[in-house]
Amino acid sequence: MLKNRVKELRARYSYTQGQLGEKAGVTRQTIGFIEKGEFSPSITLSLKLAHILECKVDELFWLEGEEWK
Amino acid sequence: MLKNRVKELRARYSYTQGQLGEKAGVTRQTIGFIEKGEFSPSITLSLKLAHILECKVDELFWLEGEEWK
DNA sequence: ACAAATTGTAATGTATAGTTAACATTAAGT
DNA sequence: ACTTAATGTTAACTATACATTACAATTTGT
Repeated sequence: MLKNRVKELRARYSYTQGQLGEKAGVTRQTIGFIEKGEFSPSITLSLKLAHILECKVDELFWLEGEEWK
Repeated sequence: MLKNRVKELRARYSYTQGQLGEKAGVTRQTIGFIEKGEFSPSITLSLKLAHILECKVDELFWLEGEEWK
């Protein structure tokens, strides 16, 4: 189960979904889907988001639960 | 430009592509493609690989060049 | 209360991640 | 030299990330 802190960190910078998407090169809907956990972005997009939000990928995304181990 | 250290870390554990793929729940070809940089895996798969190879995602994958910033 | 900005959500389309199978090539062991 | 395990590579297929458009719902400012 993939979890993330995108919405929380985005709020810290007062970025709208549209602004964050623009910086990362994706649409606002893509940011919305990620925040809702509706899909698992590529590592490339994840690295860009972590860079923009000034954190490590591991702090932005993590797996929860035991099934995946 | 996405770069990675999968092949190097896989060698450290003496895993074959097949063994690493099995642990991560993907095929050996998928591991082969990732090592060659032929595609950008999902964050979910990246997190699994980092867990198996006992490192941070940021140490396993990174972006090189200036274009993406 | 009103208007504007932001976000939620759904449909449809495209690009690409990832699978499977098959065969060629290389490396390692005997 | 021979055999086997591991890897490289290609093609065809499926699943899903992400784009685009449109409109509804919610939030925010005045």
